[in-house]
Amino acid sequence: MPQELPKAYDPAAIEEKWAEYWVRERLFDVPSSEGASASASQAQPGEQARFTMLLPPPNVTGRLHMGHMLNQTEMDILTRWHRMRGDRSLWVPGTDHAGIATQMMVERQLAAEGATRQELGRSAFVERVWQWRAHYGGAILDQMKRLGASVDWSREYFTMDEDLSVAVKEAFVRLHEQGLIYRGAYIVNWCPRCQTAISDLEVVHEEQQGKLYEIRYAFADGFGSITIATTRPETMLGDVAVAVNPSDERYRDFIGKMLVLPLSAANGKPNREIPIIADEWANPEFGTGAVKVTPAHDPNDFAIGKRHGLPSPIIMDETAHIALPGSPYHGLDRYEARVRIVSDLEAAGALVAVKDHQLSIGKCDRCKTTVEPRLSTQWFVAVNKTPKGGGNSMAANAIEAVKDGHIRFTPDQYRKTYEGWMNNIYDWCISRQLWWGHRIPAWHCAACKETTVARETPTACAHCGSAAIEQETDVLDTWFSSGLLPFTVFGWPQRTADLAEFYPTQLLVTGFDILFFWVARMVMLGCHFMLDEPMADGSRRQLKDAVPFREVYIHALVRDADRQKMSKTKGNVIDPIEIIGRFGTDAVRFTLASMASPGTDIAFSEARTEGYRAFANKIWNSARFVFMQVERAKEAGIAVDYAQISSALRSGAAAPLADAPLETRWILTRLSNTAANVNAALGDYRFDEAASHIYQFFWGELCDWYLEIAKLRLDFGDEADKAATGAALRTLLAVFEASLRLLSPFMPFITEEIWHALYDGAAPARSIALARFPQPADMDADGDAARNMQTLQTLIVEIRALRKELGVPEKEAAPVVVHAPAAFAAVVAANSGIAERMARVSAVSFSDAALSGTSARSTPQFDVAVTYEKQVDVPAERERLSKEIAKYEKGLSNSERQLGNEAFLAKAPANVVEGLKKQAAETKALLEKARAALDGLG
RNA sequence: AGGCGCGUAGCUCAGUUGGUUAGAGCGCUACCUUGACACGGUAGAGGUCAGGAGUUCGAGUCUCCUCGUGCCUACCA
Repeated sequence: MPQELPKAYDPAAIEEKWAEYWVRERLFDVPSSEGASASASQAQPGEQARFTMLLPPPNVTGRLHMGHMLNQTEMDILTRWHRMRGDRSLWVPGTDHAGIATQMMVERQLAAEGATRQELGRSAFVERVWQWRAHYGGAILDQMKRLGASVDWSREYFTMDEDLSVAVKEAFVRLHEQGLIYRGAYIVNWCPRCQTAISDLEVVHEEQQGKLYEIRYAFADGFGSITIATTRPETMLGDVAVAVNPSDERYRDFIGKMLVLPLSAANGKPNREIPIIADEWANPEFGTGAVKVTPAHDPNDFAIGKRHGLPSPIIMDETAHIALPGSPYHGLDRYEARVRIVSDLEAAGALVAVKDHQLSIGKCDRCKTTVEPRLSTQWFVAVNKTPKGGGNSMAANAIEAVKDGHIRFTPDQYRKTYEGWMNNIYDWCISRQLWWGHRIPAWHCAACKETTVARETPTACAHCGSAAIEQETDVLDTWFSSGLLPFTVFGWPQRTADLAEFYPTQLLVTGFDILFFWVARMVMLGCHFMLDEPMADGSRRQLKDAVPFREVYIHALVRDADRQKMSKTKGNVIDPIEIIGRFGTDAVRFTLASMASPGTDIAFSEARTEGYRAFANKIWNSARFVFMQVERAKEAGIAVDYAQISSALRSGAAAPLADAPLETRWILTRLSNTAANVNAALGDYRFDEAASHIYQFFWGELCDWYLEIAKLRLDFGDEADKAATGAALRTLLAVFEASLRLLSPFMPFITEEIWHALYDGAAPARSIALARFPQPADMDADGDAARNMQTLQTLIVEIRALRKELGVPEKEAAPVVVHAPAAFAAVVAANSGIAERMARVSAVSFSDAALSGTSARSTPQFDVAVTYEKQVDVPAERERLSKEIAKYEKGLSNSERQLGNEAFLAKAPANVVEGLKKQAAETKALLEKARAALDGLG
């Protein structure tokens, strides 16, 4: 006997229970085939499809936001769907150590205690971060459990885990050996607050209203001057030249002359002298056409400096304060220095003009501090360089992998974005001046100044043998380690069974915001390293199998209901856990799925979520109805064989489908079609379509029609036909159970609860998530029956509408007359009980003559009239008919115009012409009837 | 400065290769305490598909332009 469900659906009462159950029972773990005997692990070699996916690792510092929830809902739907289809489905979770973010978090904590990391020292600080992580680092994964994410928790990783750290070291050393990692002094984006270099991607650009300062530099010979233009006058302290375009007539004669650099006097020495040089970079159109050159603080100037062999004096320290001992500006912050320098220039009469100027400035993505381009020694990955041992550059492989279709993007437009970026990629600065992260495995020698890169901590310099070596203090960019995850999570550099089985992963689901940060880097690193790993059968790996994933699904941004980007400063952040608390996880999941149309941002709406909570409630109550029928059956002595439930989806020899009632044949057909539609939609990542098909089927067909008609069949009275009742109950249970399975990937909690209740402890699996996902072939379909049923539904709807028009009281049954072709008349006659119940009909009779008038309605398939005396509302009826006539006239004239067009008849496909002819004839008939009805009103 | 999207019912969005009278959910209106469900049922109202031009027998769908809007990329001092 199925359990009795509480009256109202209460998600809080069931969701936590199942979330814990799934984790506790380890239902979604996929054991490694490592060590398993070949015959056991490969009982059906190659037959079981695999579905492998990595969770984009959230930051350890993170809290779950709507973006995560969308991302994880989509991944979970897909994983559950694949799992239920019988695929070996592995979804690997983990967290990212998030270098800068985590370090900031712990520094803030220290600051609250009045301490700094410098006071603590490096190793104590790192220890402290580990403690922090142990305390707070699991928060986001705990929240994830609440979503029902069906990940393999036994494989949970952290990017700083020992084995992953070994892999990161290995990757670094190999790239270095291949000549693809180098160290050098270049201009990098420097964050003066974080005090570390950051990559180009970590700089966000902002348009700002600034000033363009025009400053006069006098010639050293005392005769004349040149005026330069700059947005950053404070950097003039580091000027080493002024550049003009060689083709610029105005300045051609000045090239080679020396200038006196104002304000550069220090320590009693006079102002420095700098040359005027010719360089194509100088744009005659911009400013004054003369540009000052500050190689240590501007990337373009750095390039000019290189071209002309100029020195690169650094004039600011790591915190963007002027660092020129002896200079009056020494120690000033860059902005204070600007104010002072501008006023001093003005006082000296060197400030020619200050103009408004729109400029875009780079800010640190993490802390929004204005980035300072800074010359410093950093480590880089040479992405466009051919490795020493031969082969393609990383970027070339990554471009080819996508171009050749080994990686497919959905939506496809992101392929272009990816290609555009990859084709213009620069070397990647991977060193960070942080303490939290993977420390670079390089040791600098105090004796010979050389650097030793090694897997194991060396005791002596590899170049001179000196023991005076010290490890590089920099750590690696967090994205360097996360870029390796698709293979390191499976044990690389070891050649494990997991790596052989699960690499490449099938799919990556992520947001476009980390397309370059992460997706592109995974492709580069994956292709690069995995090309060197042989296939499981020992053969050489090709690019198509070296890619980290075969498909990338990029989802949209979740915005608030007003389409605003959620942000803490705006205060419009929606907390998924709070929303879940109010509506239930299933409802929120379904909302996100139903709004997840590729390429379109999601304006998350609570109203919509309310609607899907109502849907969950509908599901819940339909279950209560079904269970109630089982209860009644039991009391009537009709047994239900739970082991045989799904067999009722197909006709057997004992019960041919042709003998089944119309609604049974119809609902099985609809279920089959819905299964086909949902499978197809999920295959195309159309979560919205899949959700909509399910919603429409469950509510609009199963609940609104099938359950209502079932009430008619489930007669447990003494006189009832027990066999027919039993059959009806079996079909009801079968269809309902299959519908739960169809819903399960979308609403795992409520379906799990009801499914177990339905089987009352005798469920055929430990979870509905391990049951089979409905396939179209699982149930018999009968197209003719479905069409007949649909016409019957139309008949019922027309009768209901007529009843309203005629003012038949809700409770009162009325007789109807039907005029229809014999075939459909027979269907109506055979199923008059359905019409009687669904449309409150007292009796159905048939007429050979067409029906029209105010109490009749016509469709192309039938006419129907309700026999009722009451006066109709003549004006209202006239209005309705007039509208209808206008619609038909418009439609008919359109059709006739087209049918009169010879070009149309000649060029349009036959089925279209035929369809239009049929439609025109039908419309004409309906128009005549409507006109007759209007005339009948008088 | 380049590149990519978007603009369809009051709101949020579908609308696959151009083909018959453009759909859904929510909201709205009227009626209904029918023994699963008022988080419900039934019936309805609501759209010149941003605007303009073009291609075509036929355009929400393809092309161009305009307007509005969002995003990404870029070293112009």
